Amino acid sequence: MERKGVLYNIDSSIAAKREDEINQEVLDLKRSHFEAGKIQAQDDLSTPCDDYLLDIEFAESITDLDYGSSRGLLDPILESQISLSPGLVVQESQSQNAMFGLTNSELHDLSRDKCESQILVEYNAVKFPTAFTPGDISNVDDVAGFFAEAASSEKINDSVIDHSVLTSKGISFMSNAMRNEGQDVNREIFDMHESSAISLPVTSQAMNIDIPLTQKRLRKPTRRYIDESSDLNAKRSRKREEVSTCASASKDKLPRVRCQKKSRAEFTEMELFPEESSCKAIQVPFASLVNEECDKRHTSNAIQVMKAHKEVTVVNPKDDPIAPKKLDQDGARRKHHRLWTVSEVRKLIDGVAQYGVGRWSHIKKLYFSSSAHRTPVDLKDKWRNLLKACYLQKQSKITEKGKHNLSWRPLPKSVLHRVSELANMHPYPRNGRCKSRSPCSSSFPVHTNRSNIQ
DNA sequence: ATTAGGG
DNA sequence: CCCTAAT
Repeated sequence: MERKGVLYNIDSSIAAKREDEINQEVLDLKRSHFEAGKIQAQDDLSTPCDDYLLDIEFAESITDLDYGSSRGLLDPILESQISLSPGLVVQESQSQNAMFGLTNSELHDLSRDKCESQILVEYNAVKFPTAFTPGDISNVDDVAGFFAEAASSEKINDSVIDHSVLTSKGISFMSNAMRNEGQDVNREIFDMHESSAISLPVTSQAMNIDIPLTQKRLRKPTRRYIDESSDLNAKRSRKREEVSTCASASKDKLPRVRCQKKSRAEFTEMELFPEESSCKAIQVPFASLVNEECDKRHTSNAIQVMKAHKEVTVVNPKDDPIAPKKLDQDGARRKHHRLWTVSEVRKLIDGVAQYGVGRWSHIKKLYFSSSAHRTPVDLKDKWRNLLKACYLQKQSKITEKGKHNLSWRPLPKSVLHRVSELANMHPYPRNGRCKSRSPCSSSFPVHTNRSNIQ
């Protein structure tokens, strides 16, 4: 059987995007493609990246190279070496057309904006859940340094770097079309390597990668597996996410030690220094705070573009992230303002329905595990805003002047209804009755609320 | 570490 | 969203 994969070279100027975000996007794409009839595999619409590959960004020259039927996936390390030789990049994909129906150009579109870049080398996050999740190398800038660091810290032995390849030129990712073959694959690979089926110009240029090629690498469980397997992991990964989310991370790590008036930027720098001491090439960044934002924005746009063609029949067009507003010139101060999509709101509502108001952390874990942004605090804030919106809606109803000067217009009534129902059910903790939101819940028709709440 | 609340 | 106080 033909075993191919595609190895994408990525320019060093780019970096990874958050794993979860990517997964989410891929998932969305997958769904959209399924809905559009472009793919049949409905079975696994819940898994973003298992059987296909996704690249962060396509390199200019992607050369396909068939390694023959008996070849397995290339060993990551091997790949890295291969990739070092310009123009020689790996494989084609046997997997049902990587990404299920996504054409290369689509992939390209998707990913092009996906990674504008980023900073902060978090080398202890060099994990690549089996099915390729680039985001784990959050914010890699100096790839070489990154890789070297990872290698020297023995992480590789741990197989944390699975299907990823970091080259001096960038990062490459590869599909895992034959994950099931587990170790055998690796062996094949090594065999291949030893027989020097390919001469490897190991230009370990920028990096001093000294990795025992004969070492066995274990496969890392899929992201989904990890998620399902335990809450512990979830917790840990969440922590990691937060760390890599830059801005919020710095806050967490340096709780209240800092001087009161530090600007966020200074902050981040402070935060990063420690790492710099141990990691050779860290680039930090003034831009760090914005990049992720831009990042997301572009991605959203890209996704939207991709969805565009099927949008005609789309179930709920509003589910698409509304294009965020222009970036604040003020510069990188705040997290980018990501507008809440209706689906997100629904998820939040579901969460509240299930856990009740106040269990933001739980809700986040269960319903927003795939969206790295949206911290529990965000959820809380959003809920508060929903209640407010609810209240305002009622007000506007009363005035009945048809004034749609409301900024929250896009919220469907059904959503607001559910909010009010829930608000009624789970009165906001503490001062439940004194604030402005109470009126909303109390005066709204709440007859059928039982149905929504289990 | 999480939450509630104020800004 | 951010920040902080209070758990």
